[in-house]
Amino acid sequence: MDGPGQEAQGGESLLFLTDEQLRKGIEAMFFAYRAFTADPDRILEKYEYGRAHHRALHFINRQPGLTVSTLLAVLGVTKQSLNRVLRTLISDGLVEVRVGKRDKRERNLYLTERGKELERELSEAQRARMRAAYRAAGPAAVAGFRQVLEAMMDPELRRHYLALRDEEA
Amino acid sequence: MDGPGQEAQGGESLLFLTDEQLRKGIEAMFFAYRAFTADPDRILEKYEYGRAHHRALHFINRQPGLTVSTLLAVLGVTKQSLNRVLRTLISDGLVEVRVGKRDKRERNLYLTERGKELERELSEAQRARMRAAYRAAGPAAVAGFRQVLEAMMDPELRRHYLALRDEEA
DNA sequence: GATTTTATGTCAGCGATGTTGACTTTCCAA
DNA sequence: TTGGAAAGTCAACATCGCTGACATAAAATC
Repeated sequence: MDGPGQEAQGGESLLFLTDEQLRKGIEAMFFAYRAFTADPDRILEKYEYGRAHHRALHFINRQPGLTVSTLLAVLGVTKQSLNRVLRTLISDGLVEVRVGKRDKRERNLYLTERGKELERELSEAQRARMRAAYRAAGPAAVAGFRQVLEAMMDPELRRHYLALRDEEA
Repeated sequence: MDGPGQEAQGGESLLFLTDEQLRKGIEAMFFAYRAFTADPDRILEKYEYGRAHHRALHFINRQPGLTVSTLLAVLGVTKQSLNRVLRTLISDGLVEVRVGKRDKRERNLYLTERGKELERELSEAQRARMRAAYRAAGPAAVAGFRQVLEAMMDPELRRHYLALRDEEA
């Protein structure tokens, strides 16, 4: 049922590091990521937004009050690129900007009610797919899934990922 | 070592389907995918190619002789979009086109030696990261990783994914 | 044999999202 | 008070998706 795997450490089963296995993993990432973004993309079209808007909404929702520069670091895009997106979200009333308390140069970002609504709609679609996949694969598989993805991240990105993780605890 | 998981079916451990868990999965996909494409992207820059070229090279390499329409289906883009990419790859001598044997309307695509070289360079970078992640996570995690990704795919994309899988066996 | 369908290629134009570079304003901190 | 950090903006550009329209060749069907 499980194929090879249990005897991991043994040294014998390094079969999972085959070029073929690695290529399968690469393709799995490609196809899965396409599916992963497909549902929100369909919703975004209705509102004339794009994937970049979704990402901004997601992280502002996750970390209300985060600064522009933090968001820049998390998203890994340039200030100019983010600003285009942020400007439309703000003027459409989905994102609210407040001047920083300690440091008045900083801008803290928050979702408005409307922003939260859209975020919920988008992420619910994405979560539905995730939930189905998780349920189909089971908890052990899910743990492995997360382990591999984490190991794949650049250390700096992993820091951001883990930061989000900890805040909720 | 394994956290919760073994008692999967029991009903108790549905904790892995929490909204929080799902959001973590979503973020893991986002950050990991960024890392996943970063290495090839750096290489592609040198040659003035983009991610789209990489994808075409990858699948032509995987299935030498595949037709344009198959490649279209696999990549999930429009003819016009693919053609732009394919045209440069052909005129740069990385891809070779042969008229179909049975059906002369079809064009079968192959990598030239130079095409294979670039494909190798790109995929080696990607495989190196994958290998490191696989090694760090271990075979059981890798199996779970693949299971979840497969479950996440759209059925039609999964067909393409599985087709590639079988050909090598 | 004439017609329709399929596979491919191409032109033109558009939109989203990334980039670099240059410059401004505001404000903290040394 | 001066230097640098945080943010915003303008301009220009590249990649890579898209739609729509049209052309050609070959297969398939009537």
